[in-house]
Amino acid sequence: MASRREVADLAGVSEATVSRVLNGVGPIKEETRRKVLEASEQLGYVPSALARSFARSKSGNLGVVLPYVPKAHLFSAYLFSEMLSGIGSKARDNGMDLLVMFRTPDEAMNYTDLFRRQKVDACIILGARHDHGELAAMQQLYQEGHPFCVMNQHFEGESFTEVDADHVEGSRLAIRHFTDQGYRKIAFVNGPDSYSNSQERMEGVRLGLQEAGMELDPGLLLEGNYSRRSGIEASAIIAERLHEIDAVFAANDRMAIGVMHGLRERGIRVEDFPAFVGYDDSDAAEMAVPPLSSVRVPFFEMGELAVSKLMHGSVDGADTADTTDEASDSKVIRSESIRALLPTELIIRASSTRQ
Amino acid sequence: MASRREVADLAGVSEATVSRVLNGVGPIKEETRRKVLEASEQLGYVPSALARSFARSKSGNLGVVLPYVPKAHLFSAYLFSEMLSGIGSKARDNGMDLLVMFRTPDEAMNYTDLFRRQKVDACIILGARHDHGELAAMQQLYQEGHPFCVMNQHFEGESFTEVDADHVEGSRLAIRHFTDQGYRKIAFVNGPDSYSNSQERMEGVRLGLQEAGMELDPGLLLEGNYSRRSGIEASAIIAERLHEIDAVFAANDRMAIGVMHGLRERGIRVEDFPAFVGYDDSDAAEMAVPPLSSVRVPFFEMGELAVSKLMHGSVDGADTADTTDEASDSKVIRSESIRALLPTELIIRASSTRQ
DNA sequence: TTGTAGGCGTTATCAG
DNA sequence: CTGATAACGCCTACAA
Repeated sequence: MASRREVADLAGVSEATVSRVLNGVGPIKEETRRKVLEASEQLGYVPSALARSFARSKSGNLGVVLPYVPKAHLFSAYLFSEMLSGIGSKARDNGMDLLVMFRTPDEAMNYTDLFRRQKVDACIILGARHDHGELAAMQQLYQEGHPFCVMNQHFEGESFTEVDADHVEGSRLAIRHFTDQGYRKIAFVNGPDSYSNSQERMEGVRLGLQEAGMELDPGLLLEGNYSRRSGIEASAIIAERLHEIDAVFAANDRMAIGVMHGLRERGIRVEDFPAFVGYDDSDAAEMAVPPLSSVRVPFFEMGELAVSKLMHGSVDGADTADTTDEASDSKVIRSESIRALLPTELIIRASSTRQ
Repeated sequence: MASRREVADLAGVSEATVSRVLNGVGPIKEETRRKVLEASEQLGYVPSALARSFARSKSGNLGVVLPYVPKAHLFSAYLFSEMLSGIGSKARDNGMDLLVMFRTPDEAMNYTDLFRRQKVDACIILGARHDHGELAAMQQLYQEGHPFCVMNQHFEGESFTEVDADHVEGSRLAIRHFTDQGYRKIAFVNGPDSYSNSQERMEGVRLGLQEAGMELDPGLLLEGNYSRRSGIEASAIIAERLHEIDAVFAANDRMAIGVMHGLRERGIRVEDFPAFVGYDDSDAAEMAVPPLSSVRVPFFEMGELAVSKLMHGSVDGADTADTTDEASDSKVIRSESIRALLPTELIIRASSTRQ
């Protein structure tokens, strides 16, 4: 592994010039530039990102906090792999690397240390929920002025940078889809209240019903925890009151599928199923039987957008020249504000239409 | 943010001593130790991981290469999220951080530069396949002596460190499960040959059939690409020859579910389905209708094992004291060799048993 | 047991 | 336009 010294010698210039050429800073005579590039190429010189980071005191890493999932399957891996892909794609455009870590189940996460130890320059937090420790950690981040972005969760009263999807609208669309078809008795299987997403879905459901001149029947409001199992549990009640239920809206696909499973296990035939709409439009939705209508959430784009918001003005400058930020404004409802909401969309499949 | 200088001053010692205490190296008088810890605590000093890395010329990062997946859905996100979780869990135990990057679809990956630029100290490669560029990149890694581990893919004739599951056995079990029930006409929907996993499954199928005194009917061997869609395509042929097919073994769950979907679309009723066994035991398997029997692969454990193999002897020494390596030997078939195979297991559900 | 000092490979400032 | 030359914050012999 050639050193910068050797490159400098071979090119007949100083080490500083080698640096300048390789970093593309400062004015440089074209010939010098060529000589350096040649020498560098010939010797196979590769600058140390470590030393560079140290000198600039910038790690070049974008931290990504993922929920603790192994073997739990509370959430669809689909969701996070999509968001992670979007983040990775955009991060690469900005010359940043992804440092991913899993939230520890018990011990509280200390996000600020990530910055203080200089492991990351910015960070994106996925799968957060509104509990005390999490909130405190973020408030500290905010106070110390570290750039971070929360995805898929809203903290009321805080000024955190957030990227989310319009779940109120998504849920409203789902309900409207039901009421437009004349369904009146609609059950709603929501997730825990500690996720703002759940609250927003609830709000959307209210809106949708209200538009049809209806109100939410408290008896048809069930709470699961986004797991398939909780959907199965909810199915007990739904099966029991099957005659008075037209349709079921679940806050995610896993629960919707869980409910369907539960009904099947109770010997209820597909023909007698209520109409179903799930949420997330994960791959499980199209694999379901019958194929599950679902509210599509642009997870990938949300990931991209989160990175964009963090990178605003603090790009690496390395290989970021041709970065066109198309995605960050066109489809965005509110992007300039601290909280960006991307649109959701109802995907209609067989589960919600009388065949 | 307090500097080490301040800590040293407050504790009345030299900076070197502060370092020693915080790193737990060298003999240190208990009182000094206490004083330093107190001062450090009081000032809220946090050492820079960046500077430390630089000084040691070790990044402390474990690179993880993931396949390019966004929106493709060729593979189950389940699989990678499990492996990633396992890797993350073990990496944390060893005080290493995860640097994840996505393989670029077009341009060839240059793995060695990752090391040369000192972004990672070791790396794990997921979703590799046997193509020229990939192989060449790994050979270079190997020649330069960089520690890396390939997961879920075998490169014949190379001495790469590999972690995989016993797919020959897994497939044999699936076939035996069929033949034990008296099924004779078995269709096999395999994946592309460029994945060693596909070849191993094929071998297992051959073995299983042979043990039952049978041979593979070339007409019942179909090739998909691990996507649900390819399963749907395969279903055309299976539907056509339904009367002469008892059972279907698919190389992954997605294809199995795809085949089932295809049959349904053609109006074939579940009662008339052949028996099904899938592979991976992803969450899709238990969500399928009917619930899909599947070969379970210990992805999480494979991730853990991969890290263990890389860490052998080169641990960080920081918070790695209580690391007990239980997982790395007990259930392992061959661990000391460069290629480790973890056992697979057949999970039987309704899809493969006559109700 | 502890202090001193050199070094790690870049970046960036300041002359020239 | 280019060459010296301080930082950067920590680790680690080597001395004491």
